[in-house]
Amino acid sequence: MPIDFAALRKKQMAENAARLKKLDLDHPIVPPRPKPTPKVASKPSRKRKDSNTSGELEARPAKMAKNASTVTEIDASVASEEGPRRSRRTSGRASLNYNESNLTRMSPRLTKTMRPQLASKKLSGQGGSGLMLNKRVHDPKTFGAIPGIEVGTWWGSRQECSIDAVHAPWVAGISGSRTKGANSVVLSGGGEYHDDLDMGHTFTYTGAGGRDLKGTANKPKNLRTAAQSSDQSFENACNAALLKSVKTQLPVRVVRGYKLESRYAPETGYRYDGLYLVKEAWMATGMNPHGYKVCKFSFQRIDGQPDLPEREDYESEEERSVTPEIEETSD
DNA sequence: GGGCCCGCAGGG
DNA sequence: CCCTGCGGGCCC
Repeated sequence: MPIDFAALRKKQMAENAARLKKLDLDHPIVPPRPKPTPKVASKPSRKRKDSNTSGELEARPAKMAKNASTVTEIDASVASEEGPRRSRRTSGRASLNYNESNLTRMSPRLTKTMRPQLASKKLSGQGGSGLMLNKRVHDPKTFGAIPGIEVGTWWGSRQECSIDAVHAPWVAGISGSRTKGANSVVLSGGGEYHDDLDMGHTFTYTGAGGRDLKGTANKPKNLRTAAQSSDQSFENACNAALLKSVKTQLPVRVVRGYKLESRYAPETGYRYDGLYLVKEAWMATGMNPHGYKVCKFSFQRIDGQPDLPEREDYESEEERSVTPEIEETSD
């Protein structure tokens, strides 16, 4: 008797939504932000470095963190035969335009047409700003903002983001250490994370591990990602780092990627969305065919940062399924 | 579209 | 040194 995978997903998403809602309730009252123009939707005709008039947000531990750092075990002994259904993705890489796009800063180091090998070479004799250099000038293990990187900064690839020290790993979604906590995460979607919710100022995130990075016949271990094949745990270094962040309440840099299914996802590339706190950590059943456990985390954005760009045209499948009323999503 | 291969940055 | 990890390019 195969478990209804859609039902499981719905259940998990309801759980995630409840977690995020709790964050909202715990959230201290903040003065409403003046919102003159809700724009930033379809036609990013120019650069988008507005609204950041005052200086960068300092890397400061939030002072309103009084939540108990709970790791709740959620028993879910469900298994399923079906895999998570892939929903159609509207984003794609269609309108990739490097000549004029919604960049806050255009980096000439990498373009989509350049090969990673070339990209890894240093551009000789480019001294100066550092932003033009193909090497890192800031420490990615910093907690909080990276100097010179504004909220909203956009990159075409994870490599560029790494060079700017916002998120060091090229592939991994979590960067940090188990002793000090997480420095940064990337929200990049993916089938295994298909129950995660993104409300913009809050979101849920699935941990790392539990994958068998086998590879192919000739080349074992040549894969960088793979389907879930075992339970995740907080022993995993990445997950441990996020768990540590729940305790430390140090800010975590958040980058959203184009593959994320969210109205807050960039249409292409990767965008720095500012600093968040990891508020909770718990275990849940993952959106994998066998119901392996995953580590889950809830994030909450620190106040006082520029508003997130929104894709108004985005139809959130997630939002619909967790909204009890509408429910006419017959397929 | 999927399969395969690749370089890389971290951490143990 | 080894292994992991929500990339990305290329080929089919």
